[in-house]
Amino acid sequence: MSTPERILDAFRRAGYQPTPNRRLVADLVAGMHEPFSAAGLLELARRRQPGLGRATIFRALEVLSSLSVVERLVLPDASVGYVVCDPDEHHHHLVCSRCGRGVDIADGELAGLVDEIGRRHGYRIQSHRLELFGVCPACVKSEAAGGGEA
Amino acid sequence: MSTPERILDAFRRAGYQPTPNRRLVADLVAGMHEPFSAAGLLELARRRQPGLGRATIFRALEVLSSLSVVERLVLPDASVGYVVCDPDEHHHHLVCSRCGRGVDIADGELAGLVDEIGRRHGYRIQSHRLELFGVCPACVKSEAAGGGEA
DNA sequence: TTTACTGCAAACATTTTGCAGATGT
DNA sequence: ACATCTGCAAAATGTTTGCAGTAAA
Repeated sequence: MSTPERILDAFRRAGYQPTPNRRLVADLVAGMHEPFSAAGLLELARRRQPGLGRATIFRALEVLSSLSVVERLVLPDASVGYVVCDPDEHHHHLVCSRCGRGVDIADGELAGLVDEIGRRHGYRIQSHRLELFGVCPACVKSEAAGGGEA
Repeated sequence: MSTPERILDAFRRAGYQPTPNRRLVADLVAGMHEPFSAAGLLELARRRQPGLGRATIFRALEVLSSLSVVERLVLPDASVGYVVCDPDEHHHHLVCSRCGRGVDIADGELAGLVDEIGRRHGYRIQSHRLELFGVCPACVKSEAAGGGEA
């Protein structure tokens, strides 16, 4: 999983120093279990480090994103959300549209399907992206019960 | 496919009037065979209708998008592109990363895969999105040849 | 001392909104 | 007359950049 140390290591391996700010970002990001926005992360960070700059967050997110530690995804309501993910293997995201929690989905059989689509159309496929949205088990249950949100 | 009339009809069916501007937009959009930006569409439209406003384009695109006549997709370089598509059936897009041309991909077997993922995780899946990027046959060929772009 | 990091404010690109006037019914 | 549509300019949003100061190597 994505412990803060792992994320900090990502910074290090990419040649960035493990500064207090990055430590803080790593810490917060590691604790995110649902998609978060740059603005939200900034607010959280400022609770612990009041003067922290907006740019610092964006720069950190940019680095983490290029390292696949986080992924930037466009939610169904067209807002953007960053999600933490495992940089080591190609995967996709399934996000709960009620509570926002998400799970990683292994690429699995999709790879074969993608290959075939490429073959069928003569395209040399370079990348693909699959995003799934739905209601998670917990929310399904609470809906069944009688339903207010999280 | 998406003839101008069909698009104009989409406007009509949604309760919007088939004004000259919308006619023009419908016309241009119908002729798009690769992803286009709002700005690009505006420029094209202004070639025929010099004073046409930016907002008109955005408003038209918003309507067409809500009607699934166009789809707004995020390209690998993080820019946004609108693509024309068939509003009648759920499908996905395969876009050439060299020339920009795209083809619609029927959902086909993906539906089954998505179902299974949902079942496996207990999610009630509501929607999914698959985007594919690669090099189209023509570009593959021209690369093989010796290669400058389109 | 040299390089990396940071906050700040300004710059940016993109999209949205409010409004007064034009247009169509 | 009435509602809809339009262009315009301003505002809002989300993100990036330049810069001068600070901290670290």
